[in-house]
Amino acid sequence: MSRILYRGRPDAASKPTLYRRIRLDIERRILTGEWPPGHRIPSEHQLMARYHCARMTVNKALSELAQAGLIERRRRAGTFVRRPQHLSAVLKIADIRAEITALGRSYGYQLIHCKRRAATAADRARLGADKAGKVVAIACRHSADNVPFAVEDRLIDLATVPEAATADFAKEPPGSWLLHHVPWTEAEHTISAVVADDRTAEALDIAVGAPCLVIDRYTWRSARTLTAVRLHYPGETHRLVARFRGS
Amino acid sequence: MSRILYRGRPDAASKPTLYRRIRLDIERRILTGEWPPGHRIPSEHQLMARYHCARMTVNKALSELAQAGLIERRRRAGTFVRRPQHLSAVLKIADIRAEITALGRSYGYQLIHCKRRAATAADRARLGADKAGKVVAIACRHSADNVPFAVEDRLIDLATVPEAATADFAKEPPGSWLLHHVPWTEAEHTISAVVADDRTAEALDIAVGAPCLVIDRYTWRSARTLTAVRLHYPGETHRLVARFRGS
DNA sequence: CACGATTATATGTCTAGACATATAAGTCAA
DNA sequence: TTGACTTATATGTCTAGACATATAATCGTG
Repeated sequence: MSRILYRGRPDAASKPTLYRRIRLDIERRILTGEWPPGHRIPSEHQLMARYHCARMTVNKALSELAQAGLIERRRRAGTFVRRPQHLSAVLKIADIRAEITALGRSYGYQLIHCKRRAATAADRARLGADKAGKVVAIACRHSADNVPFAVEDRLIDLATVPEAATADFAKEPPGSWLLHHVPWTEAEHTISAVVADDRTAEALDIAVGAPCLVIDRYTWRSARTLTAVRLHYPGETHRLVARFRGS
Repeated sequence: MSRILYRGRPDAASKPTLYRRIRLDIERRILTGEWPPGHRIPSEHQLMARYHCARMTVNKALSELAQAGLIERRRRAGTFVRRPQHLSAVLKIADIRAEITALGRSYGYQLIHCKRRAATAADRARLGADKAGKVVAIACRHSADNVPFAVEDRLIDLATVPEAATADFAKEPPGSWLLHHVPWTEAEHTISAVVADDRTAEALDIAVGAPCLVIDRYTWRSARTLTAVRLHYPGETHRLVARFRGS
């Protein structure tokens, strides 16, 4: 058998599975505009005739396309190409340490302060907590190749994350610690722009009045806030990039 | 029949399908931490015994969880809980008109200028085009309840979007027009922060030196750039919000 | 012990059926 | 014409099998 000739690039030799070929074929027609938004896709019975296969096979292809949001399926009515998503971007924001090391730069971390205290009214408002309780308040700085990269101002609710009381945030940045120790179910990012005040300017080593990108991130598990964090990035050098697939 | 009593809330009456119940059950165990990252999930055979169903049924549940990134499946080895995703956010950015009307505010649009011209060297660099060709350059302003919301500075490549030559951008904002007339396959957003220069400050009716959020968006179809747009938002009043599900 | 061959196992794909269910379209009566 | 009822149809879910395939584990050999 000559199959061994293809060692090392087996994928190039073996064609994709049938359901995958069906999926890619339909995907291609949609992306090239051959089947525009609103177009009715052949029914499962028509497709099983076209591809000479069982209904479950075309069903699997169509189910995946529906889950991916490319098509819409309605009983009795049929399957239709969805109109282009009102831009839906996938922003991949790893924790900052991972972000910096992924860029091949050396990661630096300085803890500015870390206090355990009873939640103030402002803390409760920020965490959306209704009862009194304890929190950990952290300020720290991340740097890449010894240049300030971002300053972080974080609050962790000890009622929902009691393990945070014993974590050593002098050694490990709180974002990385949380990501690896605490499961979360929901999060929210808010991105805005401000000009640097003097504390931020000093920590980031930029001029007072220079633009900063601000990311506020709230993380929940089952409707209970785990942590609230505000990150300041120097706006002229830092960029948030999101690349994504249509449509 | 008493079924009519449930009219209006039929979903509360009918329990989810079996594969969905299996999926939700496993999802719950993962999210609550009962099955932590790295935990090996029972094999399909064990699950079909537990839920008294065919293998295809548990396979459908597990396939969806794998597609959603919650679990990882390896042949012969088994199925494992993935460690929490390095945050993956879904930023929903509709076109600005849709964004404003979705907020229940009145949308206003002013075309500042719209020129059809041969691409300059700067235009070609911005579009990543290697050949000379024509472009449409547009500047316009979006407002919500008669308050400036964003200024837009856009370039459309007429070589890839020839229809843009005849569109009337005095009536319809170019973002909306493109979204509804031109299919795209890939896009990229870059978010940064700057301080307002005098032209931007005047258009947004803010002070020179005030912070602005800048979004650069490039849109492609099959590696050919369709359009490049830069949006300036007033940074103190505008926020980009992304809410998403873990993990 | 190291390394190559074999085997067992869990997932991956696929089939040819079945019944369920939502709903567009057609039918018929008030 | 309108509203209520019926019907046809496309999708939704499920079964009990089948063979394919990647690979962890085992076994055998030098």
